[in-house]
Amino acid sequence: MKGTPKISEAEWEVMRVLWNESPLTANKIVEKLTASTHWKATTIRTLVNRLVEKNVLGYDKKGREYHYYPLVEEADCIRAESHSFLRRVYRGALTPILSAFMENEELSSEDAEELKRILRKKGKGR
Amino acid sequence: MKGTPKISEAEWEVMRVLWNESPLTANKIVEKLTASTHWKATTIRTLVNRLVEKNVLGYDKKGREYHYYPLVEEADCIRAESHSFLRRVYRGALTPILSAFMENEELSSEDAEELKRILRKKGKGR
DNA sequence: AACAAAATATTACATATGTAGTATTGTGTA
DNA sequence: TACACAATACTACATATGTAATATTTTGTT
Repeated sequence: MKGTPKISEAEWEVMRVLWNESPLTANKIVEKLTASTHWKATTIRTLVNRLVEKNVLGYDKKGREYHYYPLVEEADCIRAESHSFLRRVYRGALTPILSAFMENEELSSEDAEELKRILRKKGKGR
Repeated sequence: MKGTPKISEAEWEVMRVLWNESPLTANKIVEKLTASTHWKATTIRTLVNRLVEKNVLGYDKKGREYHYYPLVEEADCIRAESHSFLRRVYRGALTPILSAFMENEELSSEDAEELKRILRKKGKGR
């Protein structure tokens, strides 16, 4: 429930794999990330260790191996990041962010549905 | 036209005042920022200098003073930040970002209008 | 011309981050 | 039991960032 610590760009990459599947041994994490990035194994271990220091990852020691798992909810981190991002870049003004996103990203049918759902929920739908 | 350089959190604060009004003398910038932050004048000067090094701010020398002005468009920086943010946190999935924002932030009438406009423009409105 | 005041320039320093290399320890096997 | 291998732990180092102090250069004023 405490505010989530700052997770750096590279660390997000690590968290993403753990949120996707956990617990994972260090080796598994390394395996997955060497496939999707250009990082060396030691680099990935460093990132994992830093995340443990930040209390964002926990682990169980099973014999010689450590099994890592997230201590924070992905949704909480996303919320925190979004909030800080909004404050930093948009100062809370939603309109420009929507414009910026829409211009560059695809708007899937699901996204469109979500937008409409939001409008309805907020009572501003029509 | 080249990609905008990374602008740090504190630096965004500085850019915001310049985008809002420019050119401004260093003193004016300091004045505005000491009012809205807790930074010392020298701190602000450092940030301004770093932004100049990054080619994000330019200046005209008028006598003893420098008059600073942005070399990059606010909209471009917002777009770049948004994109990197999306990649990092959302991996391009729009739905969760919308949910996260909507749950925490206020949805003004203008924002609602913008949403509807987007939906129409994308041909998914109704 | 000399100095004080105002500007700018240089230097400082701790923490964060990206990116790794090296050292040490635990353990299954010969 | 000793060793090789695998796993973890410790060390390294450059750049970025937050936050500022101190030094130097201009220039208006006396």
